[in-house]
Amino acid sequence: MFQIQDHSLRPVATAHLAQTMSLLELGNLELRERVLEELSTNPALELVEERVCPLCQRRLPGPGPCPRCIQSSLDEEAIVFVSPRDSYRKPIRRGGHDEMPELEPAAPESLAIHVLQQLAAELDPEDRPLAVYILSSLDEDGFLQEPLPYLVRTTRAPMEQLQSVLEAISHVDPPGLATPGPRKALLAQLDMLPSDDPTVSLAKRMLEETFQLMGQKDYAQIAKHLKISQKTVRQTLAFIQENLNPYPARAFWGSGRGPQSGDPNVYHSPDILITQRAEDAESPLMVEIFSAMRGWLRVNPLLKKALKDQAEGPQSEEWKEHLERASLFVKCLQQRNNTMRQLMQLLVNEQRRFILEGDRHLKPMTRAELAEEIGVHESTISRAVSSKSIALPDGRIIPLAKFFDRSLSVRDRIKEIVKKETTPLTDAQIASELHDQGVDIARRTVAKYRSIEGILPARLRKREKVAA
DNA sequence: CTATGGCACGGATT
DNA sequence: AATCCGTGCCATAG
Repeated sequence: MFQIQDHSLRPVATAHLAQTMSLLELGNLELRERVLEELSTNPALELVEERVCPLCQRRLPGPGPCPRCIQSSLDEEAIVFVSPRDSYRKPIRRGGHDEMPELEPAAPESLAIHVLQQLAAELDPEDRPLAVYILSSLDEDGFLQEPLPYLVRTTRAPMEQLQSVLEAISHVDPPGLATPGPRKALLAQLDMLPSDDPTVSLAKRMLEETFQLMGQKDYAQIAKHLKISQKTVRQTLAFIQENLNPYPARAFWGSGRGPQSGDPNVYHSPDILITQRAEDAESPLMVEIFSAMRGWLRVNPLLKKALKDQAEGPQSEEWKEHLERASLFVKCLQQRNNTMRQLMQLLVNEQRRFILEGDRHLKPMTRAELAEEIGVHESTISRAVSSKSIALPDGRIIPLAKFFDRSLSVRDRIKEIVKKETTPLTDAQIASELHDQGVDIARRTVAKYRSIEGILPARLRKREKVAA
């Protein structure tokens, strides 16, 4: 009699609620684990790998929505759908492998794709497979650990060709990709900045000659070696820290800041991917919400039928429980997807300019407003938004919560003002400049934002300009 | 004396 | 209820 408590039917209603909530707040990876767990303990749950169009549910040969559906939604601002794929990041093998890793076209690494798209124009068609091979051998941080001679052997490509492809890869969007380590990655990123900038060339020298010391934060030694002041050393170091990324594959997280608790060692694969079908600014955005698994979950129809056929029997009770639980789980999953879809639809329509054109165009909005519009509790939105990341068309991966950052556009304006200034402006002057632009904030607040963005105070900026 | 950063308070948001 | 954010006041560095 006591065992019945375990799976008795009574708590179903509450369980439903509890599960819906707990699924919503999960990111892709956690959800995946959760689904796998459920799948392995519940025989009534079934994973269908059949490819169907996420919009019209018709069968398809490949992933993504079918051309017809895309065609018919072309005049919409955005096509939002839950994609029956897992997000792209797969565990990456370390260590030596002699054979070429198979190029799984069915499960594309979207980082690789992102890079290839940019490379398409400038790369010789015959170099393409080489690029693919290189991209698929990168480790989590985007480094190429295999030494060059090794690559020459496995690919049987001439050294120079290899080098030119590597060179090309390291200079497209996540800059510094496919370099052997942080030092080279940083150098590659510096290559892309104006070389006549004294800070840039100084940073280069620093990396080339005193990398070791930089790791130890031995400012005195660095200063001595390069024959510059310690202050300059600090400034250059700050510049590197603010503007460059030693781990290219970890790409842009937030504004590149955040050495705090938020475990910067994990490269988050996005939970949502936004792409644009054409370069054309008018063309609709494709918003792909990754479901945790490839394929779809459903209640096993065979088991359902079996239960109907023999309503009695020793197993029927157990089956019934399994079926209940399975259908509950599927419902929760659907609800999660549904909420995410609605959320993204609103978000994308509202913040289109932010997504395409950058931080300045973020319209301030609160979770509460969104919740109102969709008709859910605001805590629901909170949960849906937290711990999720989203990949923008330009390849940046940002936390979804950034959409609700009220000060982002102002901070961006400040960056712009400082960049354009001829003579260093004090915080008060910046504040009044902002006031002219229609943004009213206190002087003190300008200072806060400035420090968040890692911009030095006016007094110290002066030195830089003089040096320039 | 001025520009900036620290601390802390109140109000909004989660 | 807890947290985050903008701001005012004040000390301090330059």
